[in-house]
Amino acid sequence: MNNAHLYRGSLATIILKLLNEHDTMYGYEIVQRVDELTHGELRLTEGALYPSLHKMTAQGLLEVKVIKIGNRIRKYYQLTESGTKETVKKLAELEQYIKTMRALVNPRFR
Amino acid sequence: MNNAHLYRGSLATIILKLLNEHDTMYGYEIVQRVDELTHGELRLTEGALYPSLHKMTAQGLLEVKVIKIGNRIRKYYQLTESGTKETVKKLAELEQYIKTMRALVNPRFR
DNA sequence: TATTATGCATAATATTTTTATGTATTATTT
DNA sequence: AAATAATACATAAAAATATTATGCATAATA
Repeated sequence: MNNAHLYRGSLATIILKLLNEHDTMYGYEIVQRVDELTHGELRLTEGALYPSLHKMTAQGLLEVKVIKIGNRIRKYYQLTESGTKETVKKLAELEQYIKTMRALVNPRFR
Repeated sequence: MNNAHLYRGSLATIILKLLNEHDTMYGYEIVQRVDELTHGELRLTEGALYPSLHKMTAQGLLEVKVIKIGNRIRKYYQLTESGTKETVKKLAELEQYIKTMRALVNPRFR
């Protein structure tokens, strides 16, 4: 993973979209899912994930439900209404970014 | 420009590719060119551009030629051999990034 | 029983970028 | 002629984000 730098700024988009698809997910699950979906291309680190989840929760984009599995806890995250809107917005922004980068980088797209 | 966060990490790729196309360019010209090509979508700030140019020069990716236009100077940047290789690499990384993001974000691409 | 996997979390550091300035020359508008 | 805008470089403070390195604890597996 030498192109990690490009993923800077994409983390929230990824998390929101996954939650949008899966209804509820917990942190560890998100890490695993990203690893699967990208075939190891993108290694989502906990040091990035958890602060991001906390931030989006504080912003009202996510809701948390704490569940006990035996003696171990899981924190299930779910999109709020506002979070769903933000997801749509972020996906549109990603599309725009890709278009713009193509225009910059690929003369065919000009 | 509300999706600025996505461009984090893309700056070097953009600069290298533009230099790859135009042979030589100076800083101010790069700002203008990006503005034109993206129809104002991406506003490249000098505070980001100049340090990045200096860094890549220090890394041996770019060469500078200082030219006087009247009493005003221009610093023309040009890819070195190593810079050309790096450009190819960075463009491949961008393509990979886009593929990966599509896989994450667009179930159609799985 | 030792190791790996699960599951949370934070703190120090590094990197990159934005925002805010700063200096100076040349061109254009009032 | 004077004021403003455009050209052209640059850096410094602050903000944002992510990596790396830990830490704690439980459950499963070798």
